[in-house]
Amino acid sequence: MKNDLSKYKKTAKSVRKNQIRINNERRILAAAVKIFAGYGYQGATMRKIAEEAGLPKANLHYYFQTKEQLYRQVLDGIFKDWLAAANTFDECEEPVEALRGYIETKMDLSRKRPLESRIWAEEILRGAPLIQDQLEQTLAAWLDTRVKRITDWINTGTIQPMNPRILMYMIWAVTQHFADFESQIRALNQQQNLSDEQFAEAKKQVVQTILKGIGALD
Amino acid sequence: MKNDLSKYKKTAKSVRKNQIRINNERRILAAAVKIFAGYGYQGATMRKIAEEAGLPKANLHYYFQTKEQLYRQVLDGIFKDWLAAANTFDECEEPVEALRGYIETKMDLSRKRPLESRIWAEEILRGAPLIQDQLEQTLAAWLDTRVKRITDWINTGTIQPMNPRILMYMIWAVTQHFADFESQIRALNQQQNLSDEQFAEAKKQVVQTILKGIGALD
DNA sequence: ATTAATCTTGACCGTTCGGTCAGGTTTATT
DNA sequence: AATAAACCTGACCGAACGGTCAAGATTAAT
Repeated sequence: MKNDLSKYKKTAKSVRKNQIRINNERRILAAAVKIFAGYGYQGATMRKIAEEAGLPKANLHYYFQTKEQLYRQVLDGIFKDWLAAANTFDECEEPVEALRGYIETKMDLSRKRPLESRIWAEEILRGAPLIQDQLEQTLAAWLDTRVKRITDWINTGTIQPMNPRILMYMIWAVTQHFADFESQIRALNQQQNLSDEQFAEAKKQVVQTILKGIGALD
Repeated sequence: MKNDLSKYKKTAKSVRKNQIRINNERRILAAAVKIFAGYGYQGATMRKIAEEAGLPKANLHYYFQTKEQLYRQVLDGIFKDWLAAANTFDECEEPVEALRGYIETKMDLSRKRPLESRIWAEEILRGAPLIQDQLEQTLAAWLDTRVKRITDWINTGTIQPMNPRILMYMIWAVTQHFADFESQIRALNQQQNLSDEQFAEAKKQVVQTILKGIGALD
C-alpha cells in the first residue's frame, strides 16, 4: 500500500510537472526543426530558435543543456518517424504491394514533413557525425531484414534478379528528393511548389517506373 | 602595328601576373571546395580554408573579397560541370543510348567529384539562396530542351507516355544520391565506401531499372 | 636603377556565437 | 502558512567569426 501510494503521488507529481515541461519542450523542438531545416546545424543559432519559440534564450538552455543536445533530440524524432514509416514494407506479402506501399508512404512522409527530411539529409551530407552509430546498427539491421525479404522474392522468381540494397538506395533517393530538392523543383516549375495533383502524378510515376523497372509489373 | 604590339605586351603581362594569381586562386578554390563540402557554408570558416590552402587568411581576402564571393565562384564552377555533363544527353538520337549515356555520365561525375555534388546539394537544401536565378533561367531552359526531346520520343512511340520532368527528377535524385548520401551508404556497407566493382554494379542496375521502368527496354 | 604595380601578412576590430549564473517568480508539497 | 522544488530570465563571458589595414616584400615595366 505504501508503495502504491508513493508511486501514485510521484506519478501525479511528474504528470503535472510534465505539463509545463512537456509543453515547453514541444515548443522548443518545433522551433528547432524549423530553424535547423532552414539554416543547417551551424547556421542555426540558439537566438533564432528562441525567437521562433517565443522564449528567452536562457530558457532553452534550461530544458536542453546545449545546442548539440537539442539537435540530437530533433534527429532522434526524425529517425523514429523514418523507421515507423517503414512498417508498411512488412505488412504486405506480395512484392508489388509491399514496395508500392513503402514508396508511397515514404513519399507522403517527405511531402508532409519536408523540414525533417532536409535536416536528415544535411546530417548525412556532413558525414553523419552524430548519428553514425544509429546508421551502423539500427538502420543496418533494418535494411538487412528487408534485403532478406527481397532476396526471397528473387529466389521464388517473383521479381527479377538484382541487388536489393541498390534497389533500396534508389527508393530512398527518389522519395526524399522531392522534399530535399524542393527549391530546385520549384524553380523548374514556374516558381510554384508542386500542387497536390502534380505530386500525386509524381508519386504514381515513381511507383510505376521502379516496379516496372525491377520486373514486378507486366 | 602599335595596336598589335601593345596588345602583345598587355597579354604577356597578364599572362605572367596571372601565373601567380591563377595559381593562388586555384589553390584557394580547391581548399574552399573541401571545406565547404565538409562543413557547409556556415560551418566553413575562412580560417579553415586558409589553413587547408596553406596561406594566411588575409591573403584569401586579397583574391576573394568576401566569403560569399568565394562561395559563389565555387558554385559557378560546379554549375558549369553540371551542365557540361549534360551534353551526353544530346549526342545520341535513340532514347536508350541518350538516357544511358546521361545517367552513366552523371553517376561517374558524382563518383569522381562527390565534394562538389554535396556543396550543390546543400545549397539547394538551404533553398538555393544564391543560385535561384541560375536555376530559374539557365537550368530551366536546359530542362525545357530535354523535355521536348523526351516528348518527341513519346509521341513517336519509342518510349511509353509519362511526365518527362518527373523522369529527369528521378534521374537526378538517384545519380546524386551515391555522392550526397555516401556516409549513409558507407554505414550500411560494413563501414566501407562502395568499391569500384560495387559502384559499377550500382550504375548498371540504375540504368537498367530506369530504362526498363519507362518501357525503353524489352 | 628607379618606379610602379602587385602580392603578402601579422595585428587588430566590431559583432555574434554558445553557454553561464545569480536572483527572482511560480508551482507543488507538507 | 511555510518550505521546497521547479521554472524563468536579464546580464554577462570568453571564444571565434568575417573582415580590415598599414607596412613590407616581391615582381614587372621603364
